[in-house]
Amino acid sequence: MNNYAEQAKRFKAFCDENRLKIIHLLQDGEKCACELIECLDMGQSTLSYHMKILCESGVINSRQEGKWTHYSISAEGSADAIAALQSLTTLTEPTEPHCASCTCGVS
Amino acid sequence: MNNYAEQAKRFKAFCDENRLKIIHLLQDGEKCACELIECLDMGQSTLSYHMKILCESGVINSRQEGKWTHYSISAEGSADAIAALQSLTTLTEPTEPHCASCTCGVS
DNA sequence: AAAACATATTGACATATTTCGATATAAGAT
DNA sequence: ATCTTATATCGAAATATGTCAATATGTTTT
Repeated sequence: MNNYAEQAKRFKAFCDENRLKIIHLLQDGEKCACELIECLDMGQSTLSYHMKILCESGVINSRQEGKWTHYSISAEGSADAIAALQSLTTLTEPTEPHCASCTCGVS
Repeated sequence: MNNYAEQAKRFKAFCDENRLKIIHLLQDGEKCACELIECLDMGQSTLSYHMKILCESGVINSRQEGKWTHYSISAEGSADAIAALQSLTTLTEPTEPHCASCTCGVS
């Protein structure tokens, strides 16, 4: 997986309506899956699917405690995502073309 | 479209590998579609499809000049996206449950 | 006006994502 | 040990997304 694909994976957390709802619910603090499911209009397996994507993106942390899985917003993962977004949308001084075979970038 | 769906649309810009490449190419500054296409491994209509999604997300601006469409990173749209990400991932003091019919949030 | 060019749109198809119900796993309760 | 509870995983189905080729639209050039 190249760098773009990795970055895309990180932002997958934010491009689905249900995952945004989940993140929003977690802004109150750590919650277990059974608490989340009560606030969401989806089945248990669907929530589990979304939590997997959220955890893989690095934005959400999970913590096992007995039979419960507790989820929370990862300060580090969030900071990384924000930093990535910032660096991606900041203009750079062009010094080299992005690809060798074309005239983009520096003329 | 509810607020979550709108937010999701904004972040759609960043969750596809090719769109990340396009944004990265535009970090050098404004480019027209024909310049972008030279650096990307996709057909013209596919690029047009991605540019539409990018423009709709607010992160990319387009400017028509004769037969060319020039694309550039929108400082405002980018700042909005970063602000949205920041607010979404910041913990809040819980004062009210997120939904009336469940016990999430405040006990 | 016709030709050439740049980009957008359309329709068809391939692939990926999301969802659900069923089942598996694993921990605590009886 | 068996039952209940919490979550994960699997397989199938529904939906959404991404891609291409063809065509449409609009602009400049001849």
